[in-house]
Amino acid sequence: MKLKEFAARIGLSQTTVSRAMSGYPEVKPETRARVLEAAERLGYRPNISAQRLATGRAGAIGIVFQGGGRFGPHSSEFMGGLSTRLQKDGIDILVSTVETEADEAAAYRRLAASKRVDAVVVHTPKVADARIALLQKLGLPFVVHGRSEAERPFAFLDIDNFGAIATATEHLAGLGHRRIALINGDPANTYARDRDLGYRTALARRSLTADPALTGHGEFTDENGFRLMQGFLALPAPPTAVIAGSMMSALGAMRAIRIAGLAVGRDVSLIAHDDVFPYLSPENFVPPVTTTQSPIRSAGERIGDLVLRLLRGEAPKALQEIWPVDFRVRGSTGPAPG
Amino acid sequence: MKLKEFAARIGLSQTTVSRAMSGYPEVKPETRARVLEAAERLGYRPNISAQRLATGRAGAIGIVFQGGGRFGPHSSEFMGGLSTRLQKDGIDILVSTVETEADEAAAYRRLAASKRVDAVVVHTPKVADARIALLQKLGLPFVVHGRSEAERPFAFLDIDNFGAIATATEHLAGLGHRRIALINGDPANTYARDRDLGYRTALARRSLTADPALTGHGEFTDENGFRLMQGFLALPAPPTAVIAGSMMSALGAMRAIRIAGLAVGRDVSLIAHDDVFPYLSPENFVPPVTTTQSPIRSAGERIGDLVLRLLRGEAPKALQEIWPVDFRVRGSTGPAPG
DNA sequence: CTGAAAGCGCTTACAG
DNA sequence: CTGAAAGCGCTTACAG
Repeated sequence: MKLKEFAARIGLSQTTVSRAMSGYPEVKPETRARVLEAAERLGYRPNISAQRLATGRAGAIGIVFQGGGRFGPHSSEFMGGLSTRLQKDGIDILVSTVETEADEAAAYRRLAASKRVDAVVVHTPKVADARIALLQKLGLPFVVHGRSEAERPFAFLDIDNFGAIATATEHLAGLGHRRIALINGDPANTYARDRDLGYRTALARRSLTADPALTGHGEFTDENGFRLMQGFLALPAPPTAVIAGSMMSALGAMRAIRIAGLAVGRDVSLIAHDDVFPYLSPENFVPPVTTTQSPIRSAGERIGDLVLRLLRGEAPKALQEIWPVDFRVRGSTGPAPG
Repeated sequence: MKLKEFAARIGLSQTTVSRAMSGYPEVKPETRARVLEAAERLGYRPNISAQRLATGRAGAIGIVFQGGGRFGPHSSEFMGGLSTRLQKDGIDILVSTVETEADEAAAYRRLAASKRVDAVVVHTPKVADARIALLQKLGLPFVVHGRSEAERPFAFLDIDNFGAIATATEHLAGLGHRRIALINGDPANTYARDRDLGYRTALARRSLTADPALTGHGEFTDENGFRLMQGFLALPAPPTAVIAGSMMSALGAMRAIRIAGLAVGRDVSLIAHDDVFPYLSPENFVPPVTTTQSPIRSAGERIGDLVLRLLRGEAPKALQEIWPVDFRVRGSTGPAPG
């Protein structure tokens, strides 16, 4: 059913019906109630495409994933939160996948030119990220999940990666560990750079030197965790503690430790950063894993908020948040061995 | 830039420009080339909302996830495949999350009434699934990932869950195992019912009786795998083999086996169904895990194909596929002990 | 508080 | 092969 027919059916003009349904203030309360009741009863729903054309708003935001690789467990949790939040305001999420960085830039140009979305969410930013300048140039509003360095201020939400890893490192140093390994992500990404800085800063505070052989980089997969940890343990002076970038890499690292005939929490202490996956909980590991943790789902929800506020006209500068990270000590960490 | 301005700029009518850009056959090749070149050069892109209103097509398909729980690693991989495929045809994916079954039904009604999507993808169907009848009633085209029982034929893609678990069970029985446990999903879901049937059928073929105490149900999380396996091992007559429904539950099950002081592949054989997660590979486990495997990402891509064909008018009946499942023997399975 | 009518930016049946 | 014009189903400035 269309507006014209619906309006005729209930004896009102299209104008009044439209205003009543969109929640405009100038409609008499009884009229609005009558319209809403009738819409429900007769099953009238405005055509989204027509609404969008008339208002110039897309009613959707975009998010681009590069390669299949990036659409992993972190993305799912994040999307769950983002989607839950935006749903409440009737905003759709439009998911695109691309292969390369150039494809991603092209995707933003396309989204902007075709007015397909009102804003985009950018994730996994690099320290110097071309996407930010591009979006600012295109005039396509955006919120970044993570931080980056840019000329002009932009909206973002990030967790305190520096603080999280600094805390973990200091905790291990406090337990007497002097050789602490770090399984980190691609150092071009801001989060990995921040974690590295937190690690080095904490070591320095404790007068420990950072051995480059004790830092490994790569995607947070089980396999990388395993390989990197095996490498660390094969060193002439292996570490007595390791900080894993995610629960996935922790899984692999724990396996490597066990295969080497060592016990987690006794011979080698382990701390993992946990984004809080409902299907993989650090408490259920044996031993339970000490973590720095920050639910990525909540970050998704909050970024939904930030997007909505951005679209309502708030200045990007006012939409910047950094979340502290929880630290939970469990059985996987203990005093440095003899 | 709008069509009117763009058309004027290159000295053609809006009609011709529109036809040239949409690939209609009646435009002279040189004209089309000229239009496309100019669009590229001047940065003209048709406004999506206007196109949609004029054609009556949404240019998007919908997918609904119930609760955060269902948006796990399987969903991510599936979405990666689906999105990659639909992207090629310029079809957007609209993701919604809802809490309850009733909310999901409401979401479909909303999507249908507002013409927000041209079709939807339904996943994790139950044996008797109300969503199918609802979508057929609403006239909203859909493709199901999985199978279900319904009056009228519908488009679907499923893997051979029956065959996969029957093969795994027979393999274990062939190795002399007589007490084989199964970690399965919610039995209301078709895939879990099919796996259960495959398990029972294989046991019967080998003249083994199915002990209800050896079947467990629940979400495929690490934790559930752990708890269920611990329960099995605490039985008066514990199993010597287990089939885990996913790599996540296999993780937990393996831990429970180890904690009990038993060795995977020697004291207890383990087979996992693997949906092929890039960050968690069965070959990297210790011992490497024997699997029935079927990439859920490929299923996502293929379902994208089916959706496009459905929208082109092919009959749902012609769009039904069941994929065989690979079986890979690795170190986690061995002869039944003593 | 309500309505008649223009306009959003495309597509496409019809005419040539 | 190309074009003038109606129409897609809404919103909203303007008038009352």
